[in-house]
Amino acid sequence: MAVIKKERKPKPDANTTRIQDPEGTRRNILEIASKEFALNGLSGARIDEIAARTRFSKRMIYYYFGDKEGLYLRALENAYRQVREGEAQLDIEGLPPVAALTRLVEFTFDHHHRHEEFIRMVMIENIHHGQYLEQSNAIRELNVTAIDHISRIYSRGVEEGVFRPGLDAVELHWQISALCFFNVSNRTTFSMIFGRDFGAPAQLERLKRNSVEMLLRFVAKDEAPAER
Amino acid sequence: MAVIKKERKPKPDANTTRIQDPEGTRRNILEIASKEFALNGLSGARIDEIAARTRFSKRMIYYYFGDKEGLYLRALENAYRQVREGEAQLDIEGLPPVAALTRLVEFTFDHHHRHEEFIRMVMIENIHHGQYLEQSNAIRELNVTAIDHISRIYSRGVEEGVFRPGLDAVELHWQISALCFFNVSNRTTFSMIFGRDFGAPAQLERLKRNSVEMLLRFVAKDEAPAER
DNA sequence: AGTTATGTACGAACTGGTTCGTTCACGACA
DNA sequence: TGTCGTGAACGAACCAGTTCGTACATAACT
Repeated sequence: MAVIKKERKPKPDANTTRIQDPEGTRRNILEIASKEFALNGLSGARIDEIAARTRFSKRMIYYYFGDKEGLYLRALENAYRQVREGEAQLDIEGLPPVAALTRLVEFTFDHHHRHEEFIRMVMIENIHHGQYLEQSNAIRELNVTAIDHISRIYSRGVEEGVFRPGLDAVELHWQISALCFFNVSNRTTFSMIFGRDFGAPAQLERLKRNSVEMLLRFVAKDEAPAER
Repeated sequence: MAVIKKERKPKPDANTTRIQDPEGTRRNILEIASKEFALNGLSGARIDEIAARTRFSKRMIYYYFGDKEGLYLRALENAYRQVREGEAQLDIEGLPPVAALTRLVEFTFDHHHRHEEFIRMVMIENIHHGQYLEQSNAIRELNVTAIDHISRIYSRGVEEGVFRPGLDAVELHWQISALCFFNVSNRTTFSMIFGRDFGAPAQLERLKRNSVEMLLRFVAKDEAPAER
């Protein structure tokens, strides 16, 4: 409803000595807030603490984000956007199906591992029953393309006769996600309970290789070892 | 400040038998607290809210559990204990390796599904970097036996020549856990993002079958479709 | 009687959100 | 070129509601 007629900024190019930098302010606040929310959860995070860590005052948080939940929602969207953008880095065009799937799983594994903050935000959001994800129409758009990769790889694999038909791309994505997500999300408790560092490089390599193998064997054309 | 006349509860009257039941009080409090913590997390849960839902007053919580974190710790231990006890139900003795593994995965899948509260507590605890699990020496003891099943099945499978050697029981357990845990922990966001109800019975059956197949194919003796 | 168990009222600290006023860049204009 | 009006950007202090934890009184049991 706010019709902007001011147009106070005459020259968008004039970034000579901008002392006032609303976009930068927003970014700085969001960056800090993302860390705090990922670390402490929605109710655990403290607005005063976030403010203290930014270069600005609490007033600015409310000025730009309205309230705590608004800030959290933006942090959530921010996390999804960052990760989805990172996924665009993956290039599997031209690779034969098996190599492509291998690379996809390895990439996903590493990618999740690099973005623990995102993993934590997703966990937190699940704790909240997706209450905030639901409010964000921005996030869903980002994700429709998430199964594109696996979908294309799988189709090609079936066409070429190396993958068995009848499988579902979304379910394959689900399986890859499960293996890669769990590795980050539950590493702490798993390591504690079994007295073994599941974050150690060598161990991670093993888990990654296992994940790749699981997927490859699952989609492979040859018969399953046991028919139920 | 309005001085409110103390309206003491009318005496319980002719209560012949035990009116004081410390163990029952503890149990009642712990039961309610477990639900609240699983629902709202440590910082999200409210002591007053927990007290209101019990048959007792907030005073009793502090009397029996010391403070909020003490109560949370007990709730966490309670969740682990309940689930581990449930796992003892599984009987795979005498089954051939493939059938045993099948049943183990199916059971784990269903068991996790039935104990969402436990799943949520584990998620919450991971958010806290296992800070409270660390304090509990009771929990670790419960879990050393958790890999016993998979370990025995796998050994037997290798001996009988149906499973390939060189795999690690703890890693197998890790893989089974990943698939089964994720199904509960991330169902909400996953369903939202892909616009598909991953909690629907038919869908669950598919996911369960996929999980079983993944494990069976992973341990199967036959060669992998792709050697890296 | 003395110990255990329980409820009620309350306080100190915390926390999300607001109020009010100041600073600063920028352009109009003398 | 210097001054001044204007609105966006921002900070310190404050407010009202919340929340953990406790003091005190009292009932029940041994």
